[in-house]
Amino acid sequence: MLDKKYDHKKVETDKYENWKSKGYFRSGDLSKKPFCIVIPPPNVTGKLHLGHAWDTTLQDIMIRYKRMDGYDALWLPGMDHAGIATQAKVDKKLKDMGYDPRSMERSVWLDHAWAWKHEYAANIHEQWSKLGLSLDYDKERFTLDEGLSHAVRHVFVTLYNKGLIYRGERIINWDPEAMTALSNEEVIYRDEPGAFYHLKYYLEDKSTYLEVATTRPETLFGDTALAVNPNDERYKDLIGKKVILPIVGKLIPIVGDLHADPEFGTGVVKITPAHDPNDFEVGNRHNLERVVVINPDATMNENALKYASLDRFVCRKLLVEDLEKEGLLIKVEEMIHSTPHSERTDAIVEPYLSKQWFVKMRPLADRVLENQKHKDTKVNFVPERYEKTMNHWMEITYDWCISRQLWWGHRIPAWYKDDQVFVGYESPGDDWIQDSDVLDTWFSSALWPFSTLGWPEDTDDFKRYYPNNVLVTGYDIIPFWVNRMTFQGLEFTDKRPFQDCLIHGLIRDKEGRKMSKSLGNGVDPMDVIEKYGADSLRFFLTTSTAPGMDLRYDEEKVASTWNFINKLWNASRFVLMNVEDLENVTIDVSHLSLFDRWILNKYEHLIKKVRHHMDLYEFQVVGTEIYNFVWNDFCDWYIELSKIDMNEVTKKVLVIVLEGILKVLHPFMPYVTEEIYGKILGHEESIMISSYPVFSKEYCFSDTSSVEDMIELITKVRRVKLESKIPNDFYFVYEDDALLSVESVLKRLVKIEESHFVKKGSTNLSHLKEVSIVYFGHTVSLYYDGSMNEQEELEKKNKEIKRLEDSIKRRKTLLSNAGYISKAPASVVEKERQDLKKEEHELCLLKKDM
RNA sequence: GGGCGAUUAGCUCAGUUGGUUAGAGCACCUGCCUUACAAGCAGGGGGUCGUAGGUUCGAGUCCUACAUCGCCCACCA
Repeated sequence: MLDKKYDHKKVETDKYENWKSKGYFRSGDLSKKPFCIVIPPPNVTGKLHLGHAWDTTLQDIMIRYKRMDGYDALWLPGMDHAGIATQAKVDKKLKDMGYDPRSMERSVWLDHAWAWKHEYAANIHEQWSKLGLSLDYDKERFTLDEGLSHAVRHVFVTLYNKGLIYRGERIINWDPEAMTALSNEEVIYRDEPGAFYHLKYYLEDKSTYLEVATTRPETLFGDTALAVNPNDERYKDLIGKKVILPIVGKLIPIVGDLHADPEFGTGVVKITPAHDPNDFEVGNRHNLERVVVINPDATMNENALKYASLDRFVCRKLLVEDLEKEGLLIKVEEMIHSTPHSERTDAIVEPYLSKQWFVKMRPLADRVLENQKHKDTKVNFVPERYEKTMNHWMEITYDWCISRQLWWGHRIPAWYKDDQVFVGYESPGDDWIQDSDVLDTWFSSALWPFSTLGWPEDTDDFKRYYPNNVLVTGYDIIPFWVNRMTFQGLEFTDKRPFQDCLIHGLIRDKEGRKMSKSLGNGVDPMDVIEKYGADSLRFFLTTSTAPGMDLRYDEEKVASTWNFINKLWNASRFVLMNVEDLENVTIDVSHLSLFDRWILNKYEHLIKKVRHHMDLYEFQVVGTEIYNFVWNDFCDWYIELSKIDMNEVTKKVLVIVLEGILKVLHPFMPYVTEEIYGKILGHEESIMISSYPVFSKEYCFSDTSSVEDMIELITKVRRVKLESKIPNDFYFVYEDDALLSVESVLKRLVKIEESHFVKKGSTNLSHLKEVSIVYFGHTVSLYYDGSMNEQEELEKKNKEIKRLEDSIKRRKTLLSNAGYISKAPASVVEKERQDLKKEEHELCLLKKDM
């Protein structure tokens, strides 16, 4: 027997360990059809947040659904080493301990990093288990595993040999705090106050000067030219002449280049090829020298003369002061400008000339664009609009800087000796020196859907579970991850990495703000689980929003979900305490009562709808459907009806429907459904390995509409009772004998006293007040002893008459519309005719009564 | 500058290929401790679906323009 109240803590204790030890999470039954999802590997940097809980619960729902539905479901767990992020955390920890991480031996540092990894991986495992995720731990992977590292080397070497990976000196995004190169995706632009500094660059003969506006005066030490537009009448005669670089005093040429926009600023641009990507291109066109003036740690180097070793912003301040003293500063124009920040460290990113490894993106991206044109082999985004996000990225993408000046990651498989470069799996010899850099974290994550399955070996798992069926992630991860998995998958396996890509939004706080550490508005899923249970959290997260939309975390909704579970709990309690004597649940359809048929019919249609929307990833709809069925149909009506005649057939129906409810809810709320299911007769095994309900025509009945009519009548009577303040000892007077068949139901559900259910005319009630209720073809009346506000009753009646008349008029107009009759579906028109008929009848009875 | 999304009840959100009286949760009002559940039961009020046009027999849903908010991308000397 169940306790009186649902206790999520009690229910959620021990179940996970039991499932795990019984091996229910394991995949590999070759007799079944495979279904595979790989988890987006969380970073081993910290705790999982609500976004992870959302993302993983969505996956668990699909996996549990498919597993119950007869699939060999593999949900592959794993974690990401998360290069920069983890290295930053480990460094901070070491610094707090008093070490200088960069002066440590690399191998010693790595020992610390691995210790960190083990600690945080344990945390994540703990959180996964609290969430109830049915992950196949036998197949767990880590991005730095030997197998995955092999895949990474294989991809690097292959792309290198194809000419799709190259090493070159380019302007890259440099994070001066993490002291590493970044890709474009890892740079976040933010509008911040800045200034336009207008400087004088005097011509060689000092006859006049050119006004140059710059936001970054400190880079002038790296200027190797000024550029003007060759079509700009103001300056075109100056092309070829020289100007004196302020402060430095050296002569630099004026070049004509279309990069200079006559409409923008003064039309004159200083060219700093080593510190600006556009200037780099200009420099290439005009064979300009590249002068680096900033050190990797964002201090100025010796080219900045007396400003050498000053921080770049300190240098800027002093330099501007000096320029002003020398009369070279025209004005400082304050402005808001978009500043590049490192995604991880938030440091202001420095465009920096440096030698790095790159993936040549054009051919790889083109292949994706081509493949997305083919319906049967493309990645299907849900919602569809996110395909545009990927395709647009593929169209504009440029070469991917993949080398990182870090220690935590996959070492680049390139070795150098003098001027020679060797790229391969192993060192070519002792006198070769391996590149000290590692690869961008996303280089290994890009291989995740197949490297985790044993690729590049042609393993059984790879053959069986690839491409994955679906990948679930947030829209913010598309550029970093989804896009790269897609092009690497196509390039290396000739297939899409996954058939469907289900995209969800971001979790926000109740006010709609992004959850962040700085705002302190983050919510720890473990706290929510403590307070409401994982089942409540899971149901809330996955049924509160439509696919692709953001989700506001609202504790009240989690609480409301808890109430729903408590309702389910109590309904189950009711069923269980009534069916203890039941021996089996086999039923003879011919013995079913009208109400049994009604609920079974509703139940079957629920199953049909639920499966349909599960398959479309519309969990919000599934949640609403189940919620309404459980609370309204099953609890409010069927259970109440069952109390009137609790016979053996009804008991069986209660069990059948409850069991079905538990099964369709199980993917959403695994714990409580397991708890209740285990108490139902004959269930010794877990609900996890039971079979998902299948729509069956056997329990579909077309003759149950009279139950809906009865419900309508009962509701009307209840309303009138309340509105007219009718006392409990009223008489219920009927005209039509058909109501005798539901006498006991009416007596109980509208609380009619035993002898007060009477046929019209059989009892003299003329001393009492009367209120009549019209429904379908009949009139029923309530007689009662009490004061009645005649005026009020009349108004009510007139209001009802008015409502009916308006509605009838509307329907008549509609039905006399030829266009409507000929074009609307027949069933819609028929429904309209029926409703009209019903209303006309009711109106007639109402008027007759007056 | 380009693209995307949102705008529906007091709040947070649903609304399937257009079907004609727009739903839920929470909040609110009224009456109930009815033997599964008072974190409950029974009933109720509340929305001209951002604005203006258009297509259609019919528009919350499709088209055009605009407004407000938000996101992504690009540019930013």
